Amino acid sequence: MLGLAGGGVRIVAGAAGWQTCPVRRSAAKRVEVLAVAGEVVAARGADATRFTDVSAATGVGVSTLQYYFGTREDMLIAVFRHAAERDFELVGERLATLEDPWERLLAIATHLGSDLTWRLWVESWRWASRDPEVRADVLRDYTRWRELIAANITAGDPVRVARQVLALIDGLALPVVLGDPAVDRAAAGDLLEDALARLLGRAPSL
Amino acid sequence: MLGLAGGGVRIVAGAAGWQTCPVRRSAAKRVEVLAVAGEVVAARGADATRFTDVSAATGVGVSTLQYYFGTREDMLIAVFRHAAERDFELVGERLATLEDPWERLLAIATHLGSDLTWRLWVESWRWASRDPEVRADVLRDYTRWRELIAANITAGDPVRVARQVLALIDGLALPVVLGDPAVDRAAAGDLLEDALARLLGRAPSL
Amino acid sequence: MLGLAGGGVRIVAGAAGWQTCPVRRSAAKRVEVLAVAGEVVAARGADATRFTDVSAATGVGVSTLQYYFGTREDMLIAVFRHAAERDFELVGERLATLEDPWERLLAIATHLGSDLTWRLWVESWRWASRDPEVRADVLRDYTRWRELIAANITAGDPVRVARQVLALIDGLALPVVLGDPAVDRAAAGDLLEDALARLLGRAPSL
Amino acid sequence: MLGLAGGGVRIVAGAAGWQTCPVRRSAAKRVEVLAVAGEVVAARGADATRFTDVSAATGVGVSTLQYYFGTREDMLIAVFRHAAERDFELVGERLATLEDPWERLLAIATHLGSDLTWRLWVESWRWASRDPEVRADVLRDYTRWRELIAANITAGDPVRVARQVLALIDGLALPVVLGDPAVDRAAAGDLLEDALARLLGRAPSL
DNA sequence: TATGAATGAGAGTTCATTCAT
DNA sequence: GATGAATGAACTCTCATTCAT
Repeated sequence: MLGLAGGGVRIVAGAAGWQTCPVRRSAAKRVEVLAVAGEVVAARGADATRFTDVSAATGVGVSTLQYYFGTREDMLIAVFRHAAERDFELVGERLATLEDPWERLLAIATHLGSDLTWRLWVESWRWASRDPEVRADVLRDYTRWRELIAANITAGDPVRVARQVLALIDGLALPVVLGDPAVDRAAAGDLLEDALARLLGRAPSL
Repeated sequence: MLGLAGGGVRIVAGAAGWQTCPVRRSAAKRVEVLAVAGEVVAARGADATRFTDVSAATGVGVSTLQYYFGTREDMLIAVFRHAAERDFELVGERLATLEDPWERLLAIATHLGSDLTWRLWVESWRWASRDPEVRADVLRDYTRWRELIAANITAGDPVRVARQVLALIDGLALPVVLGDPAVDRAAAGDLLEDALARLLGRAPSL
Repeated sequence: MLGLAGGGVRIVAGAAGWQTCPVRRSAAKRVEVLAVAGEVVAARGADATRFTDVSAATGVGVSTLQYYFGTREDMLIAVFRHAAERDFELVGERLATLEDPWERLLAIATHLGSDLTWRLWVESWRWASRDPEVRADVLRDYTRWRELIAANITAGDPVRVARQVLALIDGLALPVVLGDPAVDRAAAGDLLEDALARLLGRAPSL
Repeated sequence: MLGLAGGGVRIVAGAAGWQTCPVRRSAAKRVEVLAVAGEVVAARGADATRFTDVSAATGVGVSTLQYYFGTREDMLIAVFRHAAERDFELVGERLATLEDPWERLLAIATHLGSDLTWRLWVESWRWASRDPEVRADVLRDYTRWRELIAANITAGDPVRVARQVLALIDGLALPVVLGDPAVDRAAAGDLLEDALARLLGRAPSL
């Protein structure tokens, strides 16, 4: 089931019993497809993402997508996983260049609240509501983000504040991504900064 | 509300442009259906909600659902609207019995973060991302909730804090509804209360 | 599962749970389709019979066939059942006009060994090998034919001879239907008559 | 046999006309595969036998099967031929150890009516109905079995009785293989013995 | 000689929708 | 006002086959 894990073969349930289905045979191409598919899923929503859509966006035929991923749902799960891993990687690279805790927190918030990431996160979350396997992934990732945030909190109770901060990031991203004129990206940044200062017990202007 | 009120004909967006479609045939039955359909949408997700699902859950035939609502998308939009109105009504009734601002805020948070309401809210939000009509509804509702919250904030900048509080409510509901053991409903309440106290500049224990 | 049984609704397992599926709503049309579908199954074999084939042969659209029968396999089973019932009816009508036991036996043999009936019988038999429900049908029908034959055997041990006779009918039909020049329909009739006489202990020429 | 013997190239009917296809690459492996494939065909039916089924049952990859046999239909025909030849070989070996005509006839009947042989025979017969090449094979084999039986008939008209006996064997195998409680293998043996005695004009108990 | 990667054709099935009543 | 019959469109999936190695 770990479509992203090491090579070899994967056993999937087919209509007429069990058959072997190769995995990671052309990893490069597969990853390319996953990246583009992530954009499609973010744009259309997971439920509405057809093989045809991904095929059109990637230039890879429908049959080949099925050869790569198995069923449509397997493809979507692979997209979620790939995106989640990619997010951690990208944020990790970014954090490696920053020293200041506030800047680090802001970098995390900016990434999580970006349109693509946030939309995929919501899709993952919905899928997780109906699929235990995905739910485990999502909860694990959620924990990882909280830990990453807590590691950058220098005052108060880092664990508690990290939960509040992650909730704020999530909750502020919602109107931003929806294009609410009352809470645009800049306003969300201000609101987050202000709230953070208060949660940490500092002066509002940090 | 719009879909439920007034007699005569309603103009709805159909697959092939605009068509007239009768309203208030048997408003009572229709509202019953909307309530049950809301549960179906919350459980399965809007994209995955078929006429047959709602038919099975309500005992009303598919053709009758179409007679009531028009297309499937029209039905979903009606469900969103009905649920949104219902939420305002229910919270309004609850608030009429409460005096203390914190209790009032908690009542709002409790309702918004309840499983059914939150799931439907996420579905509305996703639909709004792709449908301008629904987006207008959602943004208007979001504004109404912020105003309701601001009206119960007694210190600091009510408007700003209301935005932060609504974001917190939304962001905390996410792990709660997903069943994250790290942030269950009780923990979310504590985190919200604590954050609120700090955002209002009071002592943490309020 | 009894597609041929009385009206009402039938519960069939769908991909996303259980749904109701109407049965026997336009019995006349449905029976017409079953008759033609039987010819298609006899000609192409059950496994190779597609909805498309039956659609082309009947002029009824694929969707309508599925509306009538459910899945392809349900359709095939309905075809088997319909053909089996039809065979009993037709032979019953024929026997009502005959007095002489040998003529009656010959009428039975002629019907069972006819191209259409025999081919469908083989298809039923193969299907029965893999589907317990069909197996029950086939075994029951086999019993009924043996009883019908035994009722027309006037000497010796009717039950034992009936089994031998039915085996002979089946075994002789095989080369006949395949077009074996060594055993054509006339030769099969002679061989059957001769064998019957000996099995009954009479003179070969009866 | 044809497909297994001789080196060089074999001309087989492909989808797009005639193509050359190498033979006797690794005859041993190929024969192993044919034996296992025969079991698969007997179990699933020829139409339902996929390359993947044979691949799973043999451990030989799909591409290799195609390399061995060409198209799927070529593989099935090879299976039929191999099984037919194997049956003659096995019965020949068995008959070499028997003297008594009745025992020899019983040995033939037992082999033809065995589950595997009989199922493959039915599959061959069905295929022969639609493929002239296979029909020729089947009719030739049928003739060979009749001759073998006739050679062991010591009274009456051997040719005529052989046809009746082969029909009886075929017809009795049908309920036996299907698991009809009314005609199990032992009962079929008794019925065959009894019928044979009468057809040969001897006393029933031979 | 043998095999994995990739792909096109075709099938079953679901489902919204139209029409007649 | 309400509903069952019928159907076309779209989608997923299976599978044989081709190609390159």
